[in-house]
Amino acid sequence: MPGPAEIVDKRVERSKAAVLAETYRQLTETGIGGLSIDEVSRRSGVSKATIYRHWPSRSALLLDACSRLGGAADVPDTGDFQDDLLGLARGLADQLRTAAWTSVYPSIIDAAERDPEIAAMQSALHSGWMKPFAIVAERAKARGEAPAGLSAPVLTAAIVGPLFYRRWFSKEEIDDRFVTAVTETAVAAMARQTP
Amino acid sequence: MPGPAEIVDKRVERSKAAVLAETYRQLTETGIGGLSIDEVSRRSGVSKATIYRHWPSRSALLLDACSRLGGAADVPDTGDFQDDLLGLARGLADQLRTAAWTSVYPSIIDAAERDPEIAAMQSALHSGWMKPFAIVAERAKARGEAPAGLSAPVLTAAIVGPLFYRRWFSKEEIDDRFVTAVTETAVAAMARQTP
Amino acid sequence: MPGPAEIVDKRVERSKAAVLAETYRQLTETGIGGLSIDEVSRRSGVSKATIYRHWPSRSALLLDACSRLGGAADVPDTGDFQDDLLGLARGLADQLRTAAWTSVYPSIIDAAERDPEIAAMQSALHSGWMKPFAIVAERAKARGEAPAGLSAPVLTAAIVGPLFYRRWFSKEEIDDRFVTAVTETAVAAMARQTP
Amino acid sequence: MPGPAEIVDKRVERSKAAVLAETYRQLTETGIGGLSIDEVSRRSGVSKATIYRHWPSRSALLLDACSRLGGAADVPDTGDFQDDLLGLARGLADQLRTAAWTSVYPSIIDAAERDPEIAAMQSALHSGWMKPFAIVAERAKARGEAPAGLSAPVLTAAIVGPLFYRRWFSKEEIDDRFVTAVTETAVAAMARQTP
DNA sequence: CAGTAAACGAGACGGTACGTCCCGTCTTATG
DNA sequence: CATAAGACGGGACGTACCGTCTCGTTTACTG
Repeated sequence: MPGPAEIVDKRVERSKAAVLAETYRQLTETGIGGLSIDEVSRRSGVSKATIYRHWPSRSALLLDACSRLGGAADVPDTGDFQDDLLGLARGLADQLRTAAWTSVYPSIIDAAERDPEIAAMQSALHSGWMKPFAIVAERAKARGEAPAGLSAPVLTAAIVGPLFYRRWFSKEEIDDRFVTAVTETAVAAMARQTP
Repeated sequence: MPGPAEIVDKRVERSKAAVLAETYRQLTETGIGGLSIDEVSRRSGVSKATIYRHWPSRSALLLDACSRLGGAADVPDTGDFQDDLLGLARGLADQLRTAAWTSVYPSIIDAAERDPEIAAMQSALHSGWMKPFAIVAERAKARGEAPAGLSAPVLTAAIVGPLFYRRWFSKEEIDDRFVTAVTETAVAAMARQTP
Repeated sequence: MPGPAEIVDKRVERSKAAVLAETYRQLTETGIGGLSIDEVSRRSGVSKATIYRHWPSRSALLLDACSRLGGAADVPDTGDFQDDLLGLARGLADQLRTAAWTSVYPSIIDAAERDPEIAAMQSALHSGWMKPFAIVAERAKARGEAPAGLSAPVLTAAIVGPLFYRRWFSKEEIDDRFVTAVTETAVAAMARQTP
Repeated sequence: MPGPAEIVDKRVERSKAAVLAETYRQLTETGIGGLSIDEVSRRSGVSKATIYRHWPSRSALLLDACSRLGGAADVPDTGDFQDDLLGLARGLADQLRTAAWTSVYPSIIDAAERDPEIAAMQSALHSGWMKPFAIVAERAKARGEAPAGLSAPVLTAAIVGPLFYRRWFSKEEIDDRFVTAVTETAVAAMARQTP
């Protein structure tokens, strides 16, 4: 039973879609700094006036376009904690090696340093991506595989941290050996926490 | 007998210093994206022509200014591998909590995605910062405390990765408990590698 | 039984009236250059689509609104040529000192330089305003007070010209002394023409 | 002995000249309302930034360009008042028939209705053009040909008013017969003033 | 210690992007 | 079917910064 508030002009949807698509394209090519509204307008065929009609500022458009980056991964459920984590880590590693958004994300991290709105968006984005780790941890606790006191954030940091580090900071290869090592380390450490 | 190449006009040094100082100031305030040569010129009192005389482009100036970020930390030498690593991790955590350069670094990481020169600079910066980890690992190996096959990069990733992750991605507190946990985990994992 | 051409929707009349009123208001306030259809729409409550349905262009609306400027003065008939002219001159002088349309008229004169339609409208407007001079001249000729060969346009130019000149060009006061002098000069000149 | 204040960058002079020339061209073609800075920039090859560097606003450029309209006519000195006036009237009539500035002047008159700065500029322009009438009147007074009490403004209005009226309002031909009639009327009226 | 070469500040210049406003056309939903 | 509401592409507005350029004027070294 859709309310009347949901009725939107088709033209609006068309314009918005065209702008977001072109924005996304430019973002992955040049990062936030290289995004130009004039260029988006030119290449999407949508006039600047229309763009500013739908997004009050460059930042707003950025926000909107960025928040559509990277869809949610599906959460593995193998029945074994380490296997679940390995699945998540491999999935993330895959993304880090190939996905277009990985070249934009540093722009967001950078902008978040100074723009609270972008910081909020980054936080939401990050939460979405990290939720699967919390979920598999919860399941493992329920199964008694993981100690009840296990800190999901610490576990996440132990796995995601090294992967991110390789992608953006050290720029070394993220091969399966590395992914496996990182995951095993994290699991072993967890075990150590509860003798 | 100093070669003529080393003779530099005092005025040149003065100009360069003023420009770099102002660039650094602006960089930490607004990031790479907010840096304006016009503004640097205005506030440093050095004319744009002079700036472009010394640095061929905005990027070159950026490079020069950024490469002065974060001085080299001194390498701890307690005689115990884990203590050395803990010292390094604590030092890094301290920096991540307080140093001005931490708000600029994402700008560099971002720019490095698209600019090979900046990528090279980032790589050099990174190597400098990470070298202490390699050094203490080397010493530990010499002492027989660490296995000869220990991979310093993997060890580094295990410690630095989670710290960076907290500073820029999850934005959770980097308290001493976390630093300790991260370090211990890394050391334990290393031990596991060589039964 | 009125023909169908004469049946006009009441709503149409309402819209037209509201638009013309607002257009006139804006015209006298800001001149032709300052007239904005968007603003007329906003303040009259009539949508832009409706405005463009009734007038094909900005110019057409302008034309319509301007052609309602300055109603026809009544023609004096004192029985004396000079008194009639003085009456007309005084009436005109009054208008030039106080009427709102005097601040719009230069806009029309300007636009007429380049837009033939506006030129035609200006010509019609002008004819209407100048007709009284021709009428009193005609009456004077009939009474034998004025020579049959008297050129009404020349007479009109001699009286209206100086008045307009003061209002828009020299911007000097148009007091009664001036109006009287101008009229008397014109009449005297006419007398001189036919000894 | 030119002061150092008069030293102007050649580039500035070049830019200013190009902009003023193009502005003048556009002005005579389209009037004030049709003048576009973007278009001036495009056709003159001078960037908008440079234009705004030299003139703070569209109005300022307008002012500058307009104030160069119509050079000063030379003042006739035949020794006979009526002949002098006839010379001036004929010169003006010539201009009104042919000069490019006559199509711009209504724009100025219009703008002057609402913009005090343009009003001041118009006033200055007007004074310059009307001064010759005051000069020949002065000379005539000195020769005793004209009464000492003769009002130059009234005389000017009597001659210039009808000419302007024909050019912009009635749009009738300004032939020599008309010019002669207007001048003679004015002179005769003046004579009448002093019995 | 005068002469000269460089380094300099000041700022003009052509470009490009910004975000805003208005034009005249159009589409949609309401009465 | 006329209307109000308002989206749309186009294009001008005035501002800011880019990287290049031309000026005269210091300033430091060299002969």
